Amino acid sequence: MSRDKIRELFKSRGIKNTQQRHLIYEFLSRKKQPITAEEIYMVLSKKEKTKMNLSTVYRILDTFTKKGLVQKSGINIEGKSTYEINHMDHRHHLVCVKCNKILPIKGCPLEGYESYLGETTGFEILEHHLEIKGICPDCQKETNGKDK
Amino acid sequence: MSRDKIRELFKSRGIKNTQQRHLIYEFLSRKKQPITAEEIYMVLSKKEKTKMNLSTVYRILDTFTKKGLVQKSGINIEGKSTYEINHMDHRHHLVCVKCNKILPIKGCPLEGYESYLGETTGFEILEHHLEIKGICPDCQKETNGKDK
DNA sequence: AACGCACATGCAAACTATTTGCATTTGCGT
DNA sequence: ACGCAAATGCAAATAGTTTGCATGTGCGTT
Repeated sequence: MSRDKIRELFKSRGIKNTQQRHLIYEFLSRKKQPITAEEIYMVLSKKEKTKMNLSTVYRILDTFTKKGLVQKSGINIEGKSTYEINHMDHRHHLVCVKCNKILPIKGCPLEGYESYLGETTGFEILEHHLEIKGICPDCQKETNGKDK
Repeated sequence: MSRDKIRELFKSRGIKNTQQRHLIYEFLSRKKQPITAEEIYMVLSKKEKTKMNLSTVYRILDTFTKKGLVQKSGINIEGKSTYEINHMDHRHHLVCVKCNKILPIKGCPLEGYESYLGETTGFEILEHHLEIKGICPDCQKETNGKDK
């Protein structure tokens, strides 16, 4: 996403275009996987010349979340929350329990199910989070090699 | 679940049957909803004559989890983790975003999908967590009454 | 292009959920 | 009933996240 596109996006949502926000948004929009606030902080505070504080990262993620640009992913890595760009296309992930690798999944297995659920329970269904855990092909190989 | 059944269960898993563990297990097995460690602590340390410390609750939940008796539910309430009995029948919940009411859902919409996913990704699928959010019938009424 | 103000950030300290070390207590096999 | 390994209580430590406050920066206005 170009510099100007991000500017525009921010403006349209009433978000002041600070260096830190810009960098974080740019970084997140390139990431295919949910990521922790700390990782964002580590990468950006080192790589860029812009100053960047961990509490600012949290505050920015919070702002973005409230404005609908970002979402908490529901995947927690070692007790830390993870965040991702709010892909307008609804998305789920497959997480490797060994190496924490995260694979986005195409398509949602719950389409249709939500309306059924709404009808049977009387709830107004708003959203859902699905997290699937498994062992990725790489780690399957490793385990076999070591244990057996 | 009877006193003796719990004893047996503990024994079969190599878990010493202390008063605190017994109370927590009994309490959890009656609960239909995931619950936080703090709630367990509050209820049991007041209601029962048995001493009960919050850190003990955490330790016991951890033990139970490792032994497969309990699971972290994936639903976080105000930043706190929740736990529930490991119903051998796989189960999901519908959470009301207004009042935090939790409704267990019958049946799993992902049966079958897991094996499909395993085949297409090469992952060995282990488990999944699904959390569905919505507004319960009661809160729907309230909102309508107040706002309109 | 410079000005000024509201809003963002940096920094350090506060908070809160959870964990841990250690002395004491308790369950359970003998 | 005895004794030991394991569990608990208590208090202090951790770790993720939030917050108060002084300073700095974006951006609309002049």
